[in-house]
Amino acid sequence: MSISFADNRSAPTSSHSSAEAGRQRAGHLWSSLADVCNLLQIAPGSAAADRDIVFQHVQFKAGQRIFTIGQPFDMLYIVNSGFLKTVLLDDAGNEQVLGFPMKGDLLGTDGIHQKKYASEAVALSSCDIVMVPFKMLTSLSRRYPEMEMALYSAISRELVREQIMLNMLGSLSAEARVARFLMSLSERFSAMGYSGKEFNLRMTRQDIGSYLGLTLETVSRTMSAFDRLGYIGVDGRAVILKEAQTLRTLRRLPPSKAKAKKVIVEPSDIEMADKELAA
Amino acid sequence: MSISFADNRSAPTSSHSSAEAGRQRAGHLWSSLADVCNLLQIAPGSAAADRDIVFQHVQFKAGQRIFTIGQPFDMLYIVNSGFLKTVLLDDAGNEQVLGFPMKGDLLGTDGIHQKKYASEAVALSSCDIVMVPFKMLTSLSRRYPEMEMALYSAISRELVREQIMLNMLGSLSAEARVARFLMSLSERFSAMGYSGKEFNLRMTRQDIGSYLGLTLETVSRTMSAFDRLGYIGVDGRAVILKEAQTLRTLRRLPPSKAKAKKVIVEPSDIEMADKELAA
DNA sequence: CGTTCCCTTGAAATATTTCAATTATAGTGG
DNA sequence: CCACTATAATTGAAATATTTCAAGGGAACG
Repeated sequence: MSISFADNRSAPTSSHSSAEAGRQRAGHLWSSLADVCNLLQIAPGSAAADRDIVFQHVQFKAGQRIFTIGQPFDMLYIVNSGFLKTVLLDDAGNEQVLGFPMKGDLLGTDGIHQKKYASEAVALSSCDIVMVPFKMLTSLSRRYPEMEMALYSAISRELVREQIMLNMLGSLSAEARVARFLMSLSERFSAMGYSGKEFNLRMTRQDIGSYLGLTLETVSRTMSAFDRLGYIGVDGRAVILKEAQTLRTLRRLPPSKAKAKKVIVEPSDIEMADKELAA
Repeated sequence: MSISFADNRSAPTSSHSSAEAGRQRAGHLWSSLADVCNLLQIAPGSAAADRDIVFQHVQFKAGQRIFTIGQPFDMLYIVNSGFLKTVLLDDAGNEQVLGFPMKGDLLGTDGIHQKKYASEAVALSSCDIVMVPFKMLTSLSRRYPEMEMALYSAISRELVREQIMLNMLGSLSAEARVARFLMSLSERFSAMGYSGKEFNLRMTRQDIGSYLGLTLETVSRTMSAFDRLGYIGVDGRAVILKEAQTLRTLRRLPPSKAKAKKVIVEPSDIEMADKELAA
C-alpha cells in the first residue's frame, strides 16, 4: 500500500503560473526575455520591454539527455518544468550525480570554460526546457546591465551551491547528509509553490546515494531509520516530513537501544558560545 | 631534504581571529591589464594595448585573511605569488577547506551572487595579490570581448574544478584521494615552473584532511604507507614523488600481507579528472 | 504476465575515525 | 642562541560508521 497525495508533478498552488508565460507558436512554446527573467527570478529592468527576442522551448521525456559531456557548448538551458539530474561519468561509465535541477535552474554553465559541456543533464520526468544561446546572452549583457549581473550571479550561485555540497560531503555523517538532502528538497519544492511537507522523490536511491557520497543501501536504511523514529514517513518515493526542525539540525542518530529519544543538534541558532568542542 | 623553492611556514592560525580581515597596508606594486591577462593565462587581444588601467597589489603574511565570509563583495583577487587556502566556516567555527589557490588563481568569485563573499581566503605563506575591482572588470568586458569571455571562463573553470572535487569525495577511497591530491599539486607546481617531483606542502595535515574529507590521522597514515611502498618520500612537509604513474591511477592499496606490489588501477583512461583536481 | 529495475533488510567485512600517547617542528622571548 | 611552549605529525589499538554481499519482495512497463 502506498501513501498517496497530490503529485508534485502537477501545477503548483501558486497563483503565479509561468506556464502561460510561454507563447504557443507553431506547436512550440516560446518565451520572451521577460519570461526568462521571471523564471530565473531576476528583476528584468529595462530588458522586460524587449519584445523582439524570444527563446525556444524543447520538451524531453524521462531518460533523455539535454546535453552530454564533451558536446560542443553553445547553449544554456533553463528548466521551465520537470525534474532532472546532472551527472559526471567516470571511465567505467559510472554516474556521479552532481545535482537535481528543477524549475528556474540554469544548466550548462560548466561548458563555458572548455567550450564543451563538462557534465550531462538527464531528464527524470517530462521536462520543458528553455534554450538560451550563450552568444545571445552575452550580447544582451552588453545592452542590459541587469542581464549581465544576472548571468554572473547565476553562475556564482552555482559555485556557492557546490561549495556547500563539498562542505557537506567533507564533514557530515550519512544521517546528516540524508536529513539535509530531504530538507533541501522540501525548501525547493516550497519555493516552487508545491508542498514542502509531502512530496515524491523523482530519483532513485542510487541517484541520492551518488549525490551524497553514500551507497544506495545506506540511503535506504537511513530513511527507514528516520521513518521508525517518526521524523518522516517513507513509502518508496513518497515522503512526508514530520519533524523538519529535527532533520534540519540533525548530526547523528540517537543511540537506538539506549534511553533518550533526544537528538544531538548543532549549537547553531542559539549562539556560538562554547568552543571547547572544537578540535 | 632537497626542496626546489624557497622556505615558508609560519603557523597558519587555526581559524578565528577573523576580526581584522588583514588588509595590510598597500603594496607598491602595480600591474597593467596585460600583466593581469598574462597571469590568468588569457590571450590579451586588443586589451593588451590599454596602458591606462593599472591594478594595485597587496601583500599578506601567513595567517592573514584576504577576505572573510560575509564581507561586502566588490573585488576579485588574483594570486601573483604565494600560497593560500580557501575555507568555509561552520557554526562551531570549524574550517572546511575548499581549495589551495596559488599563482594565477582567481579568488572571490563566490561573492558575486549575494554581494558578500561566501568563503574566506587565508594566506599560507607570504603572498602578493592583485586586486581587481569587479566593476572595473565588467566595464572592461564591455570594451574588450576577450575580457568578458575570460571572466566567464575563469568562473566556469572554478565550477568544473568543484565538480571534480565532488566526484572525488563521492567516489574515491582515502588512498586514492591522497594520491590524486599529491599528483594535482605536482602538476600545478610543474605548470608554475617549479619541480613537480620534489616540493613542500604548505598546508597542515589537518588542512589536507579537511580538503579531502578525511581526518588528519588518515592523511598522515596514508602518506606514510605510500612512503613505505616506495611511491613517495615524505618527511614532514617535504615530499618527493617517486611513482607518479602509480599514484595517478591508484584506487586502493595492495594487500599488505600478500606478496603483490601490484596496484589496482583504473581499467582505462588515466587523465581527464586529474588535470585540475585542486584549486 | 513476465521481465526488469528498484527498494528493503540482515549479516559480515572493512575502511575510516576516535582516542591516546610520543616525537618533531616552528615561533617566542629571555 | 637556547630554552620553552604551542602546534603539528606519527603511530597503535579500539571503536564505529559505512560498505559489501546476498536475498526477497514490490512496483513499473511493455
